[in-house]
Formats: sequence, C-alpha cells, structure tokens
Amino acid sequence: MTSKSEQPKRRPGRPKATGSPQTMVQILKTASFLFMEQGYEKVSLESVAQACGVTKASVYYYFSNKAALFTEALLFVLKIAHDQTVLIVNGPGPLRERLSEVAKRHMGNAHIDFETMMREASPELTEEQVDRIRDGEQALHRLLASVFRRAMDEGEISESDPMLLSHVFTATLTVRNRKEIVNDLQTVGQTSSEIVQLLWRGLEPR
Amino acid sequence: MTSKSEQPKRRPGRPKATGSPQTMVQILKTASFLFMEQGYEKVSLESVAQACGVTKASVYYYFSNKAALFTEALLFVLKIAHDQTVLIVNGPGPLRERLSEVAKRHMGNAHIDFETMMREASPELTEEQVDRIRDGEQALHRLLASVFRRAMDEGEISESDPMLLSHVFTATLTVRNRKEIVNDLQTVGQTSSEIVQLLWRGLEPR
Amino acid sequence: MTSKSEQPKRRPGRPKATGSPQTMVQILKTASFLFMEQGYEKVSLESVAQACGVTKASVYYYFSNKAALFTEALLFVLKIAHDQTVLIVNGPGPLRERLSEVAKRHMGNAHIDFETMMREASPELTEEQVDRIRDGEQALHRLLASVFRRAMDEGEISESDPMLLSHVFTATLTVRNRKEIVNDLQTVGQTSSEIVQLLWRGLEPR
Amino acid sequence: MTSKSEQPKRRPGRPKATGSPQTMVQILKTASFLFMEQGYEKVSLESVAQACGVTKASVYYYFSNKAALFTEALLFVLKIAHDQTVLIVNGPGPLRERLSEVAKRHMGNAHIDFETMMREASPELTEEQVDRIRDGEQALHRLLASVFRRAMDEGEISESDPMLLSHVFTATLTVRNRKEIVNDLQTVGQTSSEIVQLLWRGLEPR
DNA sequence: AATGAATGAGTGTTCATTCAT
DNA sequence: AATGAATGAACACTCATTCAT
Repeated sequence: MTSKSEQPKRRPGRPKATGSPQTMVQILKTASFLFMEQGYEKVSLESVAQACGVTKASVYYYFSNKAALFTEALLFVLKIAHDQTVLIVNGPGPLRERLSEVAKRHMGNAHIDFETMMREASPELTEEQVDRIRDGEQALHRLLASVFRRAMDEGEISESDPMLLSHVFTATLTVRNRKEIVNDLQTVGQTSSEIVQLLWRGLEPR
Repeated sequence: MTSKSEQPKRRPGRPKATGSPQTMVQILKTASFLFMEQGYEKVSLESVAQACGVTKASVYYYFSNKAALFTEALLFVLKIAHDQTVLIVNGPGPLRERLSEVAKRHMGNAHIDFETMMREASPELTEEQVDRIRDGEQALHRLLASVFRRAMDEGEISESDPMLLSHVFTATLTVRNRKEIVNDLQTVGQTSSEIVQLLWRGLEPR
Repeated sequence: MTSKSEQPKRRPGRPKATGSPQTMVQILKTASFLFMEQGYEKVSLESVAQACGVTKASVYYYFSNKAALFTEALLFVLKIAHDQTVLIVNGPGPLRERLSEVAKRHMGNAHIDFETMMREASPELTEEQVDRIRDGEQALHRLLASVFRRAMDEGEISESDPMLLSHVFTATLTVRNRKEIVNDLQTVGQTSSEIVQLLWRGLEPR
Repeated sequence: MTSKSEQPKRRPGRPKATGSPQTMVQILKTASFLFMEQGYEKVSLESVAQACGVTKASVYYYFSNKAALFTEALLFVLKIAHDQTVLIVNGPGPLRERLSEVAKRHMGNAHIDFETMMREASPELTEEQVDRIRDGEQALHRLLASVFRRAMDEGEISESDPMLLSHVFTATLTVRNRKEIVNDLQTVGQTSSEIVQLLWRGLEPR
C-alpha cells in the first residue's frame, strides 16, 4: 500500500491490481463463495462473471487467469477465517467453549473439503501460488496450534502434538458436509458442540 | 427339436472369452483409483481408457456413461473397504488397536474427501445412482457404528452417538491428505496411531 | 434362386445371401419400416438389430454395411408398393376411383418423403446402389405413367406428359405427412379422395 | 450523479462493431442453405462453421445450440419465402401466372421436403421451437389459402378447401427435387409452368 | 475500465465397422 | 449362423483465454 508508484513494473506477487476496487472486490467475494461451494473445476469464469453482473473479459481485466483468481479468492477467505478465529480464540471463557464457537463458524462457511479442493486445483496452479495458499492455510493451523500449545502448558488439556491436533480438529468439522448427520441433529450449532465434546472427552471411559 | 434340447442349449456366437471380464474389471479398478485420487470432473474417460490401454469407446462398451462408471467404481471401492473393515473390526485385540488398524487401511487408500466428491458428482448422477452409493457408504458407517455401540455396551468406551462417532472417526482420517503432517511423521502407520490415540484419550486432562 | 451354387463367387448384385432366410427377411422388414419412418441417418444398425432381437454383428452377417441394408430395404418396399399398385390399377372401375385407392394405400405407408430420404442417403451409397433404387422407383412411375398414357389414348383424361403427371400425383400424396391437414379431415381415406378430386377437376372453373 | 446522467449513458466497452452482425447473418444464411439442402442431422455445426470461415465455437457464440440455430435458420427462410410470395401474389396479372411465378421461386429454393425435415428435427427441438417454426409455415399457407379463397369468391377458380389446396400446391412443387424430371425439361421455369397448368386444368377432359 | 467477438483444446457420447470365435 | 469385444472417426457442446476497441 506504500511504495506502489515507485517502480514502473513490479512482476512477482499479486499481479494486476489496478481498476476500481469496487468491481474487483465484488469479483473476489463472488469467486470465493463459488469456489468454496463448488470447487475449482466446476466454477467457470463465465459463472463468476454472470454472478457479478460483468463479463468474462472483465474478470480477466482484474485477474490474469483462473488460477490467479482462485489463489486470490482462497487467500481472501483464509484471511477472513483467520481474523475471525483470532477474535474467538483470544476471547474469554474456557477453551472448550471457544473451540465450539470456532467450530460453529467454520461449519457455517466451508462447504467443501479444503484439501480436496487443493488437490483438484494444484495441477493448474504455479508452485508459487500453491505455496501462497499453503502459507495462508498454515497460518490458521499455526494459530490453532499456538492456542493448543498454551492450553497444554497451562494444563488445560493433556499433552500431544499441537499441529496434529489442529489438523484433526479442523478435519472433524467436515462432518458438517454429511447431510444425514447435520439433518438428524437439526442445527449446526448443536453438531459443533457435540463434536467438540466428543473430541474433548475422548473415547476412553473414565 | 432334433438334438437341440438335449444339450444345455449352448448359446450361439462367440463365447464369453474366459479372459474377457479382465477388461471390465481393469477399467473398474483404474477408474476407482483415478476417481478417488482426482474426483469426478477431473477424471476424463479418455484418461481412464488410456490408463487401461484401451479406447474410450471400449469404456462405453462396458459402462453406458461417465455417471454409470463412477457409480460402479465407487461401489467397488466401498465394497472392498467394507470387507476389509469387517475383517479388522471382528478380529481380536483391544478396540483401540483395531481402530488404529482400520485407520491405517483407510488412510492408505482414500485420497480425497468422499463427501466433497459426491457433492461434485451428484448433479450428474441419477437419483438412483446417488442412492446406491449412499447405501454403500452407509453400510460402512453402520458397521463402525455397530462396533462402537457394542463397545459402549461393554463399557469399553464412554457413551455417545455411535453414528456421529463413526463420521467423526472417518473424518479424522482425511488428515492423511495433508502432506505436511504425514511427511513430518514419515509413516502413515504412525500417524494413524497418533490420531486414534488423540481421539481415544480426548483433550481433557485426567 | 436357380444357378446359385454353380459359380464359386459371384461378386456384383445382391452381396451376401446365405443364412437362414428367416432372420434375413426379419431384418429386411424391420429395416424397411424404420427407414421409411425415420430416414437414413436416424436409423442406427443397433436399433435395427435390437428391434429384431439379434445383435448388430448379425445384421452385418447378412448385409455388408448400412448402405447395402438401406438399398435392399428400399428395394423391398418399392417392390411391394409396385405389386400393390399393379393390382389396383389393373382392377375394374373408373380410373379416378382406382387412383383414389392407390392414394389411400401410399398415404397409409410412406411416412417420409422419398426424395428427401434419397438426398440424405445418396452420399453414402455407391453409384450402383443409387441406380438400383432409382430403377425401382422408376418402375413405379413408369407403371403409373403407362396407366395415364392409356387413359389419355382412350380420352379418359386430357393430354399431358404422363411421367410428369405420375410425379405430380405421388408428390401430392405427401400431404398426408402434414398433421393439421390429415387431422382436420380425420381420415386418410377422405383426404386421399379429396386430393384426387382436386387433381381431377383442376382449379379452372367450368 | 455528476455529469453522468447528462449523456445518453454511453455503454462501456467495445461498441457493437458496426460490421459485426455480418458474422451472425452470415452464419444464419449458410445454415439455412445447408439445412434446406441436407436436413437437420446431416448438417454438422463444424460444416456450418467451415462454410462461414469461422470456428465451431463462434457459431456457439451466436446460437446456443444446434436446435436454436436450426430454428432461427428456418424462420429466416420462411420469412423470406413469405415476403417473396406476398409480393408475387399481390401483383397484377391472372392468378394462374402469379402461381407459376410462386412455383418458380419456391422450386428454385427449397431442396428438401419441409415436413420430412421437421419430422427429423422435432425430437431435438423444444416445444416452443417447434411451435415457432410451425407458425412461420402456417403463415405461408394462410397467405396462399387467402389468395385461393379470394379467387373462389370471384369465380376465378372452382370451389374447394383453400387450406388443402395450399398444401397440395406446395407439395406439387417438390417435384423439382426429382432430377430426372427437371433435367429432362431443362428449366425450372418450364417445369413450374407445366405443373401449374396441370393443376389448373385437372385431369378430367372437357 | 470494461467489453464483444473469436478461438483452440478438450469432454462426453454415438455409431458404423471389424474380427476372432 | 451368430456373437462379444473392440475401435476410429465423428459430433455437439464447454471453457479458459486473447484481443481490438
């Protein structure tokens, strides 16, 4: 945001970034939603454009190709998810309730498995793009891991690999995609609570 | 009416060429692998055919269209997974070790989130096809749920919804898709053990 | 039907002609019906085979390819039409009534315009095949023309080119394909009578 | 809200390139010709595209699918035929000569039987598309019927069903497709005259 | 800043045809 | 006499991408 106009043509990093942010943000939001809902292949640039009320060519005006749009869109949602999560985990109350809250948030947004989407999209992305997305994802996991680490240090939860714990925690949340489960239990809120409770107490009787 | 009705009525034409189901099974196996690895859209019938060393038209000889092939392929892997799992869960030893074994098996096979794949493919499948796949999937979950149910009855694990438990358990296994995790820990075997342990003991300190 | 077994391999003319006539005739009849109903392209050999309860390969056993089957099928129906027409035109009664009868017959069978079908099929036929069909068609027209010729000689109808007359006569019969007309008038019989009357009296008032 | 609402709101982006409808009309004309010559199935979009010097994808840019192109193409020729016919039938001179003129025009254009083509295409068209084409066709028949009606009222021709008359009249014109006839008589003009004369005077001697 | 037009490469699907049995 | 298996060529259709304006 600072020294943008200094260099005449800065190649790496976020590519085209001129244009009224209005339209660009609109495209980004729409694309994010569609990608998270349908995955990489199923979303056509035509559909993104239509949903924004612009033409395909306009999308290309802001994003050099589908891979770039996908990358920015994912970084966009990861950023939001991260920010939301920071607010929640740093909030007050016992860890377990904060985790339930995080679970509720995630299960309300993500519709398709992140890993599966990446597996689908990776072949079309540049290495750099994959790395950037991975970084965004890692940030989220590092955030959760740090929370777990702290909780272990304070004896709030028992000892284990915090990073693995973060992955297991988020993996569990994909249960929300399974219709039978969520329908049976009616509300996302209830499901998320149950899952966290399950994870919290473990299988072993005590 | 001569000597025709004496013999078991040998059907005319080229006999079913004992080695022939080979091709069909070959296609089925290949398709299963590719679909589980890349999802529905990404797998082209061309690629399936090529991987089998036959032509696209040959695939159509055995399966009337992509949706049909997909359906049979998934039922194929679900059947195998179910059979494998039956063997393991009915085996000897403590539940926890049997679950680790199941986890190891699953993580060695499934590459992409089942739900995500179904979400991708559903629009192209007939209702009946979706139902058949769902049934196959349910069978697996019912199997696990019954195991959990029994373990609860015997006080081996603490009480909770066994079906939800089954979904959470399988969801956790998708962690294997996340390269960093599995790579860091080197072996699928170790990861699966750690995950089951995590699930077993829960987060709460005791 | 006579000196078939004399020469070892007689190439020209009707090609393969072994096999139980049963099946062959069945295929011929079925194909005739389908071709007359749907035209050349729309009829797949698969559909012919299925309608006969045999396999595609069996069709090939009797007819070397689609063009050959088409040719034989058309000659088959033309022969029948010719025979039927001979019976009618040589019958008793005034010409006008015999023509109405011919009209009724034709309109009951032919569903698609002969010329249009030939235009569709010609590019796939050999010159010889086209000629043979044309000959069969011509025979029908020559038959009608001879009838007209005789009627003119006897002063039963006024003088004109008998061959053109035959073509005009048969062309008029295609009116039967136009649903509105035939539906309005309810019966094929009535329509054919009306058409012949129209042709008979002409437009000019007298 | 500044100086925006003053100007007639010049739409952004590349203007409609005055010469551009060229391509669409070109495709329409070419398709019309090919469909009228070869029918629905035989015309591939590839061939249409090639004949226009564009790619298949360009055809799809203007027409959403083959059925749509077919519909527009037929409406296009029906419109032209209607307009031409209006000019002729409303012209001066005796009805018989005007009909000869109409015959000459039609026989110069239509190459395949309309009904047969519709029978071939209908299964692929939407109901609405079929209706639109039928409407266009009916318009032509109603036009001719009205001419006949008037002529009957004025005693110029003898009484009969004017709509049937229109169908018979146009059916007769398909004689032009039969090569032998038209070739024998050398010119379309002469054939059309002869046909109309035949229809005019009828078969019955006077 | 945004667009209409055009394209090339690919996808699922169909079908006539062949051949060993 | 009849068949199961396999194929190649075509076809309708989609989509990411480019470019002049």
